[in-house]
Amino acid sequence: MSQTQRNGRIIFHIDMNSFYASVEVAYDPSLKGKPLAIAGNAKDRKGIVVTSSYEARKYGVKAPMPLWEAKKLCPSLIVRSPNFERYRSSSKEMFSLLREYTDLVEPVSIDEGYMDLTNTRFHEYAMITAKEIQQRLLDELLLPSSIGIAPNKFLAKMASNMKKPLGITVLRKRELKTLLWPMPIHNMHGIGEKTAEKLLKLNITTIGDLALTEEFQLKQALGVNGTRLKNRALGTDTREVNPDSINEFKSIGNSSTLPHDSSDKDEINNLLQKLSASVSRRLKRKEVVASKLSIMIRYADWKTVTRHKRLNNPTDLETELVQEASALFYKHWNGEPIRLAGITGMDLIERDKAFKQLDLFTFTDDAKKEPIYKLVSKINEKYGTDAIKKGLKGKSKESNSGGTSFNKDFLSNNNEDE
DNA sequence: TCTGGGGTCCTAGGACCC
DNA sequence: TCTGGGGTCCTAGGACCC
Repeated sequence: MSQTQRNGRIIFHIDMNSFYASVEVAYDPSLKGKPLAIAGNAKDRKGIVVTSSYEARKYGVKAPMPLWEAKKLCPSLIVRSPNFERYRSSSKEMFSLLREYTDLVEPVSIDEGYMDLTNTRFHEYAMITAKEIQQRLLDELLLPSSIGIAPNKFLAKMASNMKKPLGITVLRKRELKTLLWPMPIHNMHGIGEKTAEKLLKLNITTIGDLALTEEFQLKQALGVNGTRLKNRALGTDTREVNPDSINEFKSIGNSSTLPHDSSDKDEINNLLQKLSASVSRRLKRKEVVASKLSIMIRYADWKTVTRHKRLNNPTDLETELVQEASALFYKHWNGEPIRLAGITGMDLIERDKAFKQLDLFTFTDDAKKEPIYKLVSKINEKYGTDAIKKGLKGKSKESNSGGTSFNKDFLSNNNEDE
C-alpha cells in the first residue's frame, strides 16, 4: 500500500456516550436528564460505578469509583445495577446499523468500533455520512454517540474523544499541530498512569513534546512502545480495520471477588466450581477448547499471583477445568485470606480443528464424538505417550497450510507431571 | 468503606538447544 | 581451559483499555 493511499484512508471511530447509562435511559425515559450511575451491589463490595450519565459526571461521578464515594459527591444519584443482556442486545443493533455502510466494521468493545469507508461510495461524504449515522443511532436506538473521522485508527480514536457527547470531529494530518499536539500526554490513547509518569521525567507533558522527542530516548524509557507512541503522536498508524478480530479469541476467563476476604476452603472450592462452570459454558459457546489453564489469586492486600499450566488434553469440560484449577490453586495458595480468584482458559483451539487433526490417527466417526481426552488416552494407549507429539509434528511439516495453530498449541505437550 | 471484571500486548528471565 | 552466542519456548508480571 502506498503512502498516499494510507493517508487517503477514511476511518471512523464510533464511540457510544456513557453506553450502559444511555441504554437504561432508552428503556426508561423517566431517567432522562438525571444523574444516573450503573453499579454493582455495594453490599458485597462490588459497588463500583461502571458507567455514569453526563449529568452525574458533572458531580465528579465516574468509573471506576466506589459507590459510596459517588453518593457522597452526588446525593441525588440514581443507581441501577447492570443489565448486560440489554447492553449486548443494543450493541448488536448498533453494529448492524454501522454495517449498512460497510463490511469493514471492527468492534473494539461493546460500545465502540472502527469503520473503514475508504472504498465505499461514502468516502467523499464523510461528514454527511457521520451526521447521518449519529442521527440514526439517536433516532432508531435512542443512543447518543461521538464520531471521529481521520486517516487512521489512532487519530480517529483521538478525534472521537475530542467532543462528547454527540460530537463529530475531523482530524486531518495537517491539523495535528493545532488539534492534537497541545493535548496533555495522559489524554493520549495508550498512555496510562505509569507511562505518563515516565514521560514526565523526560519533561514530556504534551503529545507534541512526545512527537518531537528523540526516538532513542523514548526507546530507552519505554522499549518498543516508545517508538510506537512517537509514531502515533506524529500521526502514523498503519493498522487495518479488521472485522474478524472480534472472533479471534486468545483467552476466555472469569474472576470474582468474594463478599469478604476468606481462607475458608469450602467457600474457595465453591468459587472455583462456579468459575469453572462459567468458563466451560463460554468455551463451549465459542466452540473452542483451552490448551492452557491459568489461575489468579488476589490476596487481601491486593497482591496478585497468576499461575499457568499446560493441559495434557485441551478441554472445555467443567469437571476437568475445576480439577486442574483446584490443583493449581492449592499448589500455589499460601493459605492467607483471598479477596478474588480467577480462572482463564488460554491458547484456545477451535474444537472442530482439534477433532479434524485427530482424524490423522484414523479413528472412526464414532470416536470423533467422544470427548477429546478419551481420544488422547486411546492414542496414548495405542501408539505410546509421544505419539501425538511425534506424529503431528511430522504431519505439520508436510502440510503446513491450515491447522497450524492447533499444532503449535496442542503439540507442545511438555507436561511431565503424570 | 478503598479499589469490578473482561480482555490484549509486551517484557524479563530461565531452560534448552545447537 | 572459567566456559560464546544465538534462537526459541515458556512463565509470571505489568501496563493499558473499556
